[in-house]
Amino acid sequence: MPDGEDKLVGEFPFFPKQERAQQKRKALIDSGYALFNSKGYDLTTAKEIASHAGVATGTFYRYFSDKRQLLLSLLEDKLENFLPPEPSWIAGDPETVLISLLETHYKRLEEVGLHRVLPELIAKDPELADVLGKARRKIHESITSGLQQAQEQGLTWSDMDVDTLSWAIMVLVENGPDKENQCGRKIDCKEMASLICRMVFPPEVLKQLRKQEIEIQE
Amino acid sequence: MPDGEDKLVGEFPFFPKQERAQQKRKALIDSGYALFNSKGYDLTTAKEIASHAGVATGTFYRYFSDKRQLLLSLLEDKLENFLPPEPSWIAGDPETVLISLLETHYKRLEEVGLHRVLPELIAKDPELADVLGKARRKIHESITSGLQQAQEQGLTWSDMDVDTLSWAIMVLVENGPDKENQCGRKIDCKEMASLICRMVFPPEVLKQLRKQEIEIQE
Amino acid sequence: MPDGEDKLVGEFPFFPKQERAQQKRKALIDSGYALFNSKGYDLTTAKEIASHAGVATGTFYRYFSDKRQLLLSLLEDKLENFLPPEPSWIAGDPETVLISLLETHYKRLEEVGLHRVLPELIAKDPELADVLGKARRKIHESITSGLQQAQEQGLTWSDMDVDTLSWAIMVLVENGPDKENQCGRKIDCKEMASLICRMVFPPEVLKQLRKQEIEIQE
Amino acid sequence: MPDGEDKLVGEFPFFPKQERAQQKRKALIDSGYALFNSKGYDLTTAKEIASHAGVATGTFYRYFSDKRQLLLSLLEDKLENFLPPEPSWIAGDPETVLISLLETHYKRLEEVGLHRVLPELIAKDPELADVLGKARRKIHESITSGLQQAQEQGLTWSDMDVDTLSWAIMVLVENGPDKENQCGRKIDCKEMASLICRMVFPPEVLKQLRKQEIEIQE
DNA sequence: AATGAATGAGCGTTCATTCAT
DNA sequence: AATGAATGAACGCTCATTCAT
Repeated sequence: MPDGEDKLVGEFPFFPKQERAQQKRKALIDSGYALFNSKGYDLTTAKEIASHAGVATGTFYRYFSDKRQLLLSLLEDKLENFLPPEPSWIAGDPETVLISLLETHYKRLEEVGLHRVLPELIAKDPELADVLGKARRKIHESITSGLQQAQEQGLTWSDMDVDTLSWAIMVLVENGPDKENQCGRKIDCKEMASLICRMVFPPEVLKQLRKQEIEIQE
Repeated sequence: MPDGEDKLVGEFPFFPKQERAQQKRKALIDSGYALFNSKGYDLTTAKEIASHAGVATGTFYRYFSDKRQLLLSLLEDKLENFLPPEPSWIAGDPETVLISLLETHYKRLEEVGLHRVLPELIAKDPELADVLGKARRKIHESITSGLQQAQEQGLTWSDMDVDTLSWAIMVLVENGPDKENQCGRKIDCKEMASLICRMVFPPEVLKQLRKQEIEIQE
Repeated sequence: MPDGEDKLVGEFPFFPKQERAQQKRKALIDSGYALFNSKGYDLTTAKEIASHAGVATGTFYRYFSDKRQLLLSLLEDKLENFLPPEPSWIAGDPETVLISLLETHYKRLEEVGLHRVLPELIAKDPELADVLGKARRKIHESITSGLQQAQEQGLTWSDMDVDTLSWAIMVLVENGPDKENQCGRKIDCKEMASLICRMVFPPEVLKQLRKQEIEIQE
Repeated sequence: MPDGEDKLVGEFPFFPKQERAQQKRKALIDSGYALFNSKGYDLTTAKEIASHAGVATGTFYRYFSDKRQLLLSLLEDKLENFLPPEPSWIAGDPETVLISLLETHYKRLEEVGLHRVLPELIAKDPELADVLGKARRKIHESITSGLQQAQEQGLTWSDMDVDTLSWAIMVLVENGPDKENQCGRKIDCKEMASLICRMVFPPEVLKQLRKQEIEIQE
């Protein structure tokens, strides 16, 4: 039987094998994501993930070499979401900019969710730790370069250490409002933004930048 | 007959029961500590700990009800070491004070070592997470009250939010130089102290405090 | 292409999944049965049962939640076989009736075999003891009511205590010829029947009933 | 140092080594007995028995080669108590004699208590089963010979099978009032005695024997 | 003789992974 | 390509027994 006839029969609705496979892969990733988040990595079994995805146990291993690999796939495309976005410091009132940046970031983090299992994993998967470390280093660099620009324009504290500062910003953002076991009070994005601004800009610069902002709006 | 000879005959090797038991317990704790640190909590089995300590599996269970209990014993007297010390803000140059405080803290942390497995544990042992959470909340409170005092004396930024600030200080200290997966550069205690001071004190106050310090020294 | 050829090619060896699973389950049950009988319940481990059945340890747990459950499956449909049948006292010569009843019962018991482990189990599984106890109570009741009928028809000893008697019959039957550790001689069904009859009927009634039997046959 | 001096010092209160050892042995046996009865043989550990007896674990193994041996010692001197006493059939009213015999027996059984763990043990200790079997056979013989004597004196049913009968008596007594999982009603010694008498003696003989009894009393 | 800490084989059970269908 | 039954190593833990003191 020629190919053509086959196609004519089955074409519409039509899923090429690749696509169907991609769908299954997607289902597995989604299930892994859901289960890792709700029960933790260790307590989730490959069998569970498969059955939650509506496929057989063995199928899991057609798409992923093992449980760990699924996790890595999971992180792959969501990795950047775990990390704070690169702020742009000089376009308008930095505080306002930061606030919206932070709010967006935390909303995404909450959506991604996976951040709750990461500590468990990093502790026992050095490779994963490495992957994450690299990503963080990239973010760190981008924050650093942003700060450097601002510093070159004379906007920041003159004696500021760019590296330390960008590390501090990163750490603060990463340990922001969502982290569990926090110290009672929920951290507020507005206060956080204000704090970060104080670390970067002297008060008079901040006032200046804020005024510009208003002028631009007008 | 001199003491020395006596010792040579009957005393050495001589360990009263209790002491021998304590030695074994110690060996197990040490092995647990070493293995938890090197392989992570999960990947360490009770059998391994026992054999690393040079005792049989069953012996492990004479001293500890299970792996978790050994861990708790491990943490028990070291818990406060994981947490940053309470800074005193107004006695002299805050930056100098902070630097020595931080250095001491990180030295202790490095000694304790266990901090590397904590994230993994917190993730899967809610009780432990709770214990740690409480301790952190206490530290948070003490930082807050210190800041409040300083604020009442007009030493700090007037528009500073004490809660947010003490949270930030805590987070920064906890994620300090030692944390793995850091962003390339090692964080320096001096820079960190300087950053924290900037978050708390306006530059002129800081200068003032520093001067007082010098005067006192003279 | 005729069916026959098709069969020869694809069907043998062919076992639908279900059937294969059932076979394995069967093999496990059989192995459990054999090992329980030969070594006793306690001394038989799940691992042994599995390897005796030619499957891996884990396979055992696919089919049974644990050793006890396998046992219960073993008993499930055989329970009634452990217990004596309800005799019918007035249809013909009671002795003949009893003999065949007893013989059937003991043959079945021997087939079931499991009765040899029951005492051990009852001793340590209160739930099972309860199940068995209930079944015995039912049998006891049915024997009692049969005796009562006979008594009402004036066939039995007039001063007979129905309860005690039915208990005695039950106990005798249960501890019949097959029981281990017996006192040397094997108990004979004929003699047993004769003894039970003597406990129930006065000699003259027995003679009468026997005569009727003959008349009916004629 | 001569023996004499030793004695003078230690003599009163004086326990020769043997006696002290015997005391410990006794304590262990008692503890084993108590614990076996309350928790069952399997669930009782050697350590428990030792500590219940107030001695060290190791001491247990000085007196008994293992747990099983303690059990056997336990049975040794109590064995005959598990088994029904040999009735004497011709001295007076057999029913009265039997009743008191049975009552004594069951009281003793209750005291011995151990009968509750026996089934568990017999199932998995063939040697023990053998020991018990032998004892039972002895009792069986003695009952048989008693019945034989009575039969020779023409006191019993003439067509009675002595073997079967003595087996029946034994079984009934052994499964008497105390057995667990019984059929609701408690069995009464009086009724039991009456039943046994009916199995042995024709009514008129029984009446006769009872009359003699009265005459003897007068 | 007595101690009780130490032993380690072995239990029941789980689950990542394989493989016959 | 998909299935899911089967695998078996490894886990945490117990306890009868040994042995150094």
